[in-house]
Amino acid sequence: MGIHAVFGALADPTRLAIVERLLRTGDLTAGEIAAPFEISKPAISRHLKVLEEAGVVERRVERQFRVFRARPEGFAQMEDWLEKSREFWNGSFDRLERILAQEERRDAKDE
Amino acid sequence: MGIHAVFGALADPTRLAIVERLLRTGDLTAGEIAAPFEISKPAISRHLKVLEEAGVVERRVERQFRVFRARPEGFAQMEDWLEKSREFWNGSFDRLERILAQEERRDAKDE
DNA sequence: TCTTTATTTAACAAAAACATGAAATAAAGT
DNA sequence: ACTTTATTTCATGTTTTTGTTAAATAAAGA
Repeated sequence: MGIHAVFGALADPTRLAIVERLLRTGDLTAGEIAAPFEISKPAISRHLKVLEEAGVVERRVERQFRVFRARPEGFAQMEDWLEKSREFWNGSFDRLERILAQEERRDAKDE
Repeated sequence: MGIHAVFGALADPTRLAIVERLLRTGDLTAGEIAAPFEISKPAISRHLKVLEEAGVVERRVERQFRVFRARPEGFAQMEDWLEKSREFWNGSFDRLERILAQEERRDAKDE
């Protein structure tokens, strides 16, 4: 689904709070998730769908409940992206390319 | 500004691509950033503003150009959030709370 | 089977996000 | 001063997101 879907899922404060609670508390039913919020249950249901589609949480049916939990794979995607990004800060990549790109631009305009 | 603003900034595919390019290439002017995209310059300008407000990039004025670069502090926020989350997967926290919460729920409904 | 409990889907309104073209701003070059 | 180059702000339209209430679905209990 792509990393930007994961970011999109966590961009909403309500969804972020849901995920943080699932991380702390483990499995929770849709009803339990909805309870602390002021917004309606259908609204929460939609948020859960967005989180599920992004791969951040997973849903299973247990009796008459839908039980949700945070999903490691969704977080792994983010970890990977962040690690790839971190390489650039740490300099464990070919820095030459960056420097050349900057010089090139500067030369073109400066002379 | 909050972590969900960072997620929101990276949720848009255009913005994500801009950030990834800035990480690879280093400093780029607004015009250079806009060039590879099909969308208009005003649109890119807005995206850059969103990224800046989220703390993911920083802008400086250099001659007649606005030069942008990725900003480590913005990424640090995400690293922190992700590390906090990772604790729950790794189990280096008091797991008792989670188990109790689940048992409690199960007892209440199961009997 | 009728009701209750749990949750989702549907229909729709309001707000936010994203795009565009035109005009404004600002520094640099002539 | 006037023009060019670089970029942003403005006014505006479209699409997406987020929320609401009402109805649909589905399993469990009486």
